[in-house]
Amino acid sequence: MAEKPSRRDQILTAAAELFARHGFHGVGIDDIGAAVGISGPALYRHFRSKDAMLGEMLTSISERLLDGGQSRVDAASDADEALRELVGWHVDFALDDPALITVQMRNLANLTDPDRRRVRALQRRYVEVWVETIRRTVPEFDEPTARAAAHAVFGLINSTPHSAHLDRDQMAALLTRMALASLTPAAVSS
Amino acid sequence: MAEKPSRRDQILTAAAELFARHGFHGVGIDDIGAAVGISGPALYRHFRSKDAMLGEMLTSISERLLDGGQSRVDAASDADEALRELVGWHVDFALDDPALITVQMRNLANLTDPDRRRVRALQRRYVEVWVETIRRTVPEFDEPTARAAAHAVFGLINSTPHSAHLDRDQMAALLTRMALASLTPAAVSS
DNA sequence: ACTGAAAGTGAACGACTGCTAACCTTCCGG
DNA sequence: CCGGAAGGTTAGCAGTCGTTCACTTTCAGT
Repeated sequence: MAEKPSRRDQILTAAAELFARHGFHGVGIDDIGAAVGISGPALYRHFRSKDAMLGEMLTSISERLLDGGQSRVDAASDADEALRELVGWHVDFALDDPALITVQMRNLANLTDPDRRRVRALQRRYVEVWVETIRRTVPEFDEPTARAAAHAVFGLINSTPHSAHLDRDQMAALLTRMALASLTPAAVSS
Repeated sequence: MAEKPSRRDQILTAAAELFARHGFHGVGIDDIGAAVGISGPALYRHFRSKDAMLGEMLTSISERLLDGGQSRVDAASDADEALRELVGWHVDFALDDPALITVQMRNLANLTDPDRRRVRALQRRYVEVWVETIRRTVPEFDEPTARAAAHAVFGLINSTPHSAHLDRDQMAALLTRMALASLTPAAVSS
């Protein structure tokens, strides 16, 4: 029995798709309405404002990312497994929700100040999970280097939306192997 | 004797910075003017429209990227060297012009149709240079896989603007090593 | 059957934005 | 010296966009 998605969720996923394709300011309230079969101002029965849609969207992505990452690391029995789990988790997320990943990468600047603070805090904690895991598997990285490496791996994995020519499994395998290889100690010592 | 940049170029670099930070639609014509010390409509003495600014900007980035990449590959004596040169070239570009790289990544959708076609064609040719080079160094990649790998490496290298906490040389070394490692055949064979 | 909340509609408003118009200043070549 | 191109200014127009308003439709619970 498939949970039928609430109208709120329909709107959110439609808006995510549009924001990913045209950018936040490139999408009108009427476009979003049209995408779910209602028109324009009806959206205000479900959201306080257009900004609130983006805010809720990015907050929930960041929470899901953090929670999933954290719990996979906690469940892992050693550092190498933790890193593999983390990579797999992020790869799955990026492949299953390319629109959300794209919006999160590109539209942080369009949030209101309070929303941005909230999202930034969540993202920082997610990065921190990565940084700690990376440093346990690659001890010669200092903290700033590990942080830069984490961002680089995000960039690698999040490239998915720009190259959808492989099928899901091949893409997942490719990205996972490339991500792990880029963090291999052998590659890292000059 | 430093070439003093023409007003056009001043405007273009200021606009690039603003577009990178706030997105194309998030920047007003008055903001761009203010950034170079003139105000608003004076820009129309130098550009036909706001769209034309973005168009010229992205076209010239794409041309520089393609020309530089192509000539480095041509000058290399074997495939491995070609790949190293390509990575170094892209890393340098991303580190020296983070705003331009950001705009190119995020604002393709905001171009007019003819401009987008032009830029897309240039980008495709640049990707093709990468694909050929990758396939010469990693023969077990078929063409779609090599293309996806190229995009992934772009994502990795272009992550620079999001993590500016390392100094230039360290960052260049890190990104170069990670990029090359991610394309190592050993990492790639399952 | 009736009521009231939930959800949707079209019209309209106010703010903003890209762009044009009309006008002024600077300054260099004959 | 002086005329005209190059570059700048402010005022304003037309269009768009987010939001609100007044009004209707849908429909579950008593």
